[in-house]
Amino acid sequence: MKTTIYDVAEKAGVSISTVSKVMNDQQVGKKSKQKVLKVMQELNYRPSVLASALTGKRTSTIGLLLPDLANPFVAEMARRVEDRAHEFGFSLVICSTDLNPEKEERSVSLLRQKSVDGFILASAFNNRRVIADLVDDNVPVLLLSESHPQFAVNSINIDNIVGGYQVASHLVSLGHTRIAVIGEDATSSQQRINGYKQAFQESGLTVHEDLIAISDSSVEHAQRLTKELLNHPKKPTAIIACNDVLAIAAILAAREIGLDIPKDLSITGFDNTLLSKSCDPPLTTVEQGLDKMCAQAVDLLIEEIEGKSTSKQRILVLPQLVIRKSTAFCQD
Amino acid sequence: MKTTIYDVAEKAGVSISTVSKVMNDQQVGKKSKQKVLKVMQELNYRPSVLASALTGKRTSTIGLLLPDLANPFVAEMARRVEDRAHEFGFSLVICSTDLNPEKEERSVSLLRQKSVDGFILASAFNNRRVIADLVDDNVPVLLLSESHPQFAVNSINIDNIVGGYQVASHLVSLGHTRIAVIGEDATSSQQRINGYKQAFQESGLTVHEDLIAISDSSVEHAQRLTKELLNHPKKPTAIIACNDVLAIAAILAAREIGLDIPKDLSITGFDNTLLSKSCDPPLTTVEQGLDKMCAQAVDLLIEEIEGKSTSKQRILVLPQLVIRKSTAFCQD
DNA sequence: ATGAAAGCGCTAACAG
DNA sequence: CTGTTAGCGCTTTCAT
Repeated sequence: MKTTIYDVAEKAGVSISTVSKVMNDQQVGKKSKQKVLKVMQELNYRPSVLASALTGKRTSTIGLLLPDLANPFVAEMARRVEDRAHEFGFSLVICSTDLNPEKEERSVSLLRQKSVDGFILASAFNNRRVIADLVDDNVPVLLLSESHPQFAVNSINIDNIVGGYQVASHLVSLGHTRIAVIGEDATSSQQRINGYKQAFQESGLTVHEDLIAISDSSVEHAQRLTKELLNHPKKPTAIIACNDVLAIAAILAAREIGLDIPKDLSITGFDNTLLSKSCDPPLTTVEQGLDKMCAQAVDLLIEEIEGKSTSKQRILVLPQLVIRKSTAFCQD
Repeated sequence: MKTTIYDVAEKAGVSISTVSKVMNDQQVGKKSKQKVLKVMQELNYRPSVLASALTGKRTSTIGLLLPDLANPFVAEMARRVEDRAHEFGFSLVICSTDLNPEKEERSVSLLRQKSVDGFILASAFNNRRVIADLVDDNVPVLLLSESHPQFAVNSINIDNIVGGYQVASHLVSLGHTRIAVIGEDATSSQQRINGYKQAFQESGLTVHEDLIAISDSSVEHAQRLTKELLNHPKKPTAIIACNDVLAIAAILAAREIGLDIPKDLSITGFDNTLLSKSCDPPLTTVEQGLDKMCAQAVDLLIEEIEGKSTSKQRILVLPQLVIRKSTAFCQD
């Protein structure tokens, strides 16, 4: 049998409430405290989080929902969130949603049954009704690298518009005018695309909507889309990918067609993952201050969970262009 | 207030035990059942997993311990484990341990307090005492891509020795005789190294222990070690990295020294991650049937959790060499 | 087929 | 400072 608070109490010759009090750092006589502590050691006692949570305490567990844990960028985020959460004694239940609204709903519902203390919706979360329910029910929620301005929830984000603007401007300054975009069905991609459009307009260039493609998250689909884009009558000389994984898919596709990068085609990524450094050629991409973002996210959420802060914040972090070898002057 | 079993019972005009019975698919009169089901809908009732677990039922949660979620290969595993677990209605609490025995212990201890139903120790887990405790206390444990033969636990693994043997043989067949190895402090690396030694012995080559380096998991350290290896008097013409991340670190380091890969130096990876396809040059590496491994792992663990199977298995999966562009004939 | 009641391990008044 | 007791929400005998 697992050892319970009763076992400890009995062996220490005190009542269970005394034991409970030493666990919760409440006023207890020195002698009793020593004794209890000692017995807890001896019995290798581990208080049940279940039982204590049932009485209204926290489970010290956060639900982390993200599109796909297998995506290296997402995994990097998860790891950083995890580290910070651990510092506060919280653990993470992680669910990949594949951007699928039903999965999103199921996961949240399941985690609520398991009484997680709060949620971090990271990178992209589509099902707004689910967010609305969470907000209605006063469940702490934080949006990380995702934004839904209609909800009054804590959120922390890079300025994707600026990021999209930065890559587009960079390409334009290299002489490119026919620039395709490949993104995902997510707010962040949408915003990056908006930044791109802004840059185009400022430079007096026309945006061609049919040079903008939206991929599901599979590498295969992205490659197919890339090939289609490259076969477009207004053959683009550059492709902006809305994340590094897409960029790499684009590189592979372009190479299959026999294109040299960056000579024949410039490609940019987004996120500055490990991938972008090690691929061939190394990617021009956009760096976000992931580390701080994730740490802040956890801090904010835990503050809300512990009721230490009642006001919500929306934090915007500015991104930074990292120029590597995948972009070059337009040869056209 | 959250709606409880009492609310449902009251509104349905039955007792809580009847409600409980319909939730657990026990014998209940048709009429009552219909009524209860309807009320549950109306009230949007979600039974508390905490409460039910407190009475001895499962939490339907698995603890997944791994060295580093930010490692793409590990993340890929996690994702596959997650998918399979979800199929059974289980969720995953994920903890990165950084191969640090104290973290390993803390994480396991924390998760036990949270009453996870079982553990998957994936990729590498060093603290044997922790495993021993788990086994002693009859907590379901499964070793995935890691082995500790001294424990009678379910495990599923690729045959690392064969994998190491395969890359080494490949390099030997290309004429290399001075082959360095860079691994991590993990069983899998150790076994891969053993395979390498075996291949050497069979070819009548001598193994030089000082050409074998063990890196902590940081990219920086791996790079430093690579440079040291390359400065060795018996300058190696090939490097076997025990995983793709290490291989990429080695590539970067070699390139800094001005070496061309694979002309001056052949490098092999291990795991066949996305990284290995997209890096420059694409890596010769070893593929494991990750998908099936992870699914089987979950199946096995859940069987044990549900007490459906009492016997333990040790499954070995055979790896497969994938030859790409990072290896070439020895020029020496 | 249904309900009353005990109990899972812990917390939180409330008394003493 | 310490112990008694009543729950938290659910499962499970055991009666009815």
